[in-house]
Amino acid sequence: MKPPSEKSAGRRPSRPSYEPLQPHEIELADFFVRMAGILGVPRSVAEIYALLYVSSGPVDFDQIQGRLGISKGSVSQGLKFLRDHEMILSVKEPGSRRERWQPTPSLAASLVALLRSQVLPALEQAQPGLQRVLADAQARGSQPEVIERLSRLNRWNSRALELAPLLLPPPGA
Amino acid sequence: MKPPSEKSAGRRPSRPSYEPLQPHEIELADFFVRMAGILGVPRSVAEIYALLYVSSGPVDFDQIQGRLGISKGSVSQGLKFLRDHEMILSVKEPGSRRERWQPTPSLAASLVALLRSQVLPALEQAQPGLQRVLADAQARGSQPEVIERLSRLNRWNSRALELAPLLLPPPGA
DNA sequence: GCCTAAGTTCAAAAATTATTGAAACATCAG
DNA sequence: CTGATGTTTCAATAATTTTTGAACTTAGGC
Repeated sequence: MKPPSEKSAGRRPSRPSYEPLQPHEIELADFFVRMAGILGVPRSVAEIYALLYVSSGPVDFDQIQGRLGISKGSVSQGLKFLRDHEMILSVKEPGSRRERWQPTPSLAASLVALLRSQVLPALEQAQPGLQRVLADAQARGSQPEVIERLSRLNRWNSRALELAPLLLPPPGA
Repeated sequence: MKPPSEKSAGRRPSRPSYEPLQPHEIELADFFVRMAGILGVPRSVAEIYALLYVSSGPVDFDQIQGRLGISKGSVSQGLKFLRDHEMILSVKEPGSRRERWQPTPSLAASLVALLRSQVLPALEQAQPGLQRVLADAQARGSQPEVIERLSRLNRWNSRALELAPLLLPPPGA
């Protein structure tokens, strides 16, 4: 038995009904959605980040769900993604189990981390394969032009892998 | 009338039957497919590029279709994409209408151009909106922290737009 | 100028990716 | 302990993106 709730008197409002995004918030969300799209990050994730970004204080799960009008599942998965990529931080208030979220201080750092997490694994796993492709081409006496291309690709790959750790240390900051 | 060709006698090989990709070619294609995936470029486009990249000479439409085992439509659209982003060049041979393709000399330049073409429009179209969002937040007296975030976002956006033309001149080289 | 090889277009089908929501799980306030 | 709150999981569905193929267009060789 849930209390009456909603406007006026009611005890605990079980579904407080949240305002949808305001025009200025939508504008920002659109921007993040577009940028995220370039990297293949889903809309809902970008929207969540945008909401945290324009909000004055930390925002909790239900507020996110309510204001964006998306499902619990999406909120949970979106927060997981943002957490995993260290783009948000949680602030726990004392007498509550509820978590409240806010963006990490540096969006730049977040973006670099995100890129790293996508590009690095590809570079790493490609390393041996690329070397093999080059060796192969040399062995079969391919055109010098092709050899040159493949060599360059290998050099880049190696350099990128060397440089990567400098861009941002892997887990800790 | 085409010469006999193909194994033994047969008349006109209307479909010459092309070899599927070799293991070393597949390896390279996988690499390109993965990298392209990060930027949301479809698999077939990455495969076409990879094929041109490992091939000794220019490759024609039918060879691409045959060796990759994809449809005419995909080849056409893929080549269009690569052409539009100046990632490939065509070499026309004299007595034939057929075009033959090869990668542009610099993969690096191609990548930069590709990125530009995705990011720049987003930055440009966002510019006025972002300014509005900031002005809005100031007008409504939002928390200094939020104002600060939005200001930084605006500054980045502007700087990126200023820097962009330096990275690579828009159309001509 | 024809006529056909070469390539493009685009609606429909297939493949992929994102979202939902109901059920399971975990945690902690009481 | 225990029960409700807060969150996660994941199979099913919805939305989006990619690919296909047949009809159409174009260009150039003859």
